[in-house]
Amino acid sequence: MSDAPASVSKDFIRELIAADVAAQRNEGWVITRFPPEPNGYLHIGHAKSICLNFGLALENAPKSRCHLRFDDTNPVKEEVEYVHSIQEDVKWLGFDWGQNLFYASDYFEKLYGFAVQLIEKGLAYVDDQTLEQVRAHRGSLTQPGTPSPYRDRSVAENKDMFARMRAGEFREGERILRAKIDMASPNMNLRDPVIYRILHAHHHRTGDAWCIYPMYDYAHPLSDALEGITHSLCTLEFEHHRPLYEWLIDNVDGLPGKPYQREFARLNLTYTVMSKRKLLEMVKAGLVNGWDDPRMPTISGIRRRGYTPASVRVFCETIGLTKYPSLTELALLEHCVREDLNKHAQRVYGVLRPLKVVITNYPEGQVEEVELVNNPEDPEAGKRRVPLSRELYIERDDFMEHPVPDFHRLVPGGEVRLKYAFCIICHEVVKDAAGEVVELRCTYDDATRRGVKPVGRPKVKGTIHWVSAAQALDVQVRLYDKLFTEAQPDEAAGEEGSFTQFLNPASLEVVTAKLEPSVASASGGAHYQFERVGYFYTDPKDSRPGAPVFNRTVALKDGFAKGK
RNA sequence: UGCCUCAUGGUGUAACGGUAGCACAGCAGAUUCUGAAUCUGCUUGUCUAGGUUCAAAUCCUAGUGAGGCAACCA
Repeated sequence: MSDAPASVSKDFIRELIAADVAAQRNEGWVITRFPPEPNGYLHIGHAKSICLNFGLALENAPKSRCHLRFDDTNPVKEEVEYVHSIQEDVKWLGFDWGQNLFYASDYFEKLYGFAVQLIEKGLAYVDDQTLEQVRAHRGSLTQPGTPSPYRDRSVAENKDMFARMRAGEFREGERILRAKIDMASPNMNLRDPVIYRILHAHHHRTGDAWCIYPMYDYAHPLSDALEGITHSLCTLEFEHHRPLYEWLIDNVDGLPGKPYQREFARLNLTYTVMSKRKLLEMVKAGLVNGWDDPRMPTISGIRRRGYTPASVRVFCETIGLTKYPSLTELALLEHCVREDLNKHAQRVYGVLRPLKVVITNYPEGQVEEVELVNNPEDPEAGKRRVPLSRELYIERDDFMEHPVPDFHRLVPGGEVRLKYAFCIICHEVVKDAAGEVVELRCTYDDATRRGVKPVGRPKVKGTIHWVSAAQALDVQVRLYDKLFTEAQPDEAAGEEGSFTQFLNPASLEVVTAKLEPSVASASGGAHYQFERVGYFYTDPKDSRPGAPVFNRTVALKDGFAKGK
């Protein structure tokens, strides 16, 4: 089984797990979990966690599994819409939780029992203080807290009070259950943390069965233990919750498992904001067209943009896993899609900003078919036929009346190759009254067909794509670009500003492009490369039979544009 | 003015006391019926100061810088 070269370097979590497996901790089982709260849509940062947790299960098979658990302990923020979208997104990424779908709310009764146990052990008490009083007693970062006057209530009174909390005798905020740990701890999380609060709210799964709900810090470690989780992986901001996690695992009796928590740095991406709160803000303000707007860093957004699951998985592997709060360049994500799509995307000719070309020596009314390669990276992809006639469209960018140095596409008097057709020479530039170039009159050279370079003539430097005017399809194409103009919108905004002031006004441009007729049959959800232009994805929502709508996933790298 | 964690090219990471490597980005060149892809080469790095050691990115001490922490959120 293990004859593979084990020399590949592991991140600190994988090393830890490998050591646990080697030491036969938990009989060598590795059981992880991805535990989102269903209070919003998943984003690319969650993908990192999903790939880690589910990846770990895959890597450590067969004694392994990864649970999908909804951390639904705060009914006022959670909605079923989100539990559906989260499942869809995890599946899309290519992961399978099998039978292991859980909800923290499944454990409410057990969690309540554990709380009673803590009360009986003298490790939890009901506090009657107001929120403000609790806050005041907690101390500060530099000053220790002071005990609540209710801290030394008798076990009997605590049990009675807690039962009455559950029975709904109190209003929200009137009572809380606290773990009795250490009001003087330098770790604020240990200053008698709240473990239950009263919420007269309807829960999306338990309905009105409960009016007290466990806090994350309480429910999470115990849920992990109940599910037999061995390794509970979360992001760095939970680092100082770890002592509380361990306190609960150590002080609650009857837990079937003994998980431990480790933390890693969350993903940060340039030109992106990653918090659910800010994404929600943009959705609500109508700054984007919903959670699945292709400019959003949500899984549903990047899916609609045309990113592939494989490219996201490769990205998540590539960024690594450390405790350093890094900032990854968006360019790396883009590289990952290009790499995937280059190998798999069907090539097609599409002109985003059309300029008419008339080939004056090509017979009027004649239409021929030219054979084009579907994907030079994949011979199996075969060929297709595309019409060619006297009137064509080429990209406006592929012509310059007054060329800059090193421009080797079409210029007045110059020659360029129409890919897979023949070479043309531009003889006349037709302009409208405003001086705008509206048409090029060219001649073609029959001796240059099939890529032939006639002997004794210099090689034509430029090769451009084209579409036959009469057969071209007018298609809506959405040109997406980065959502923000600043690499770090939050940093740039500072304390007083808002990240929204750095929204890129050019993040979406809609054009009517001229496409080769073969794409008429394209359905939603297909990947294409428009040759020399970029990768495009037929929008799954807005495409109609015979009328696809294309989203630009990412542009092709452009060495010429860069040099300018 | 506390506690915790972290610090390797522009960016992300590897090196587990013994040649600082890889990827992205950038820059050249080769190649190309996509200025893409591919191939080749190049530029750029161990936060600072001490110490331990034959040998330190790695261990120790101090400093500096960064991130996190005072919801009845997760």
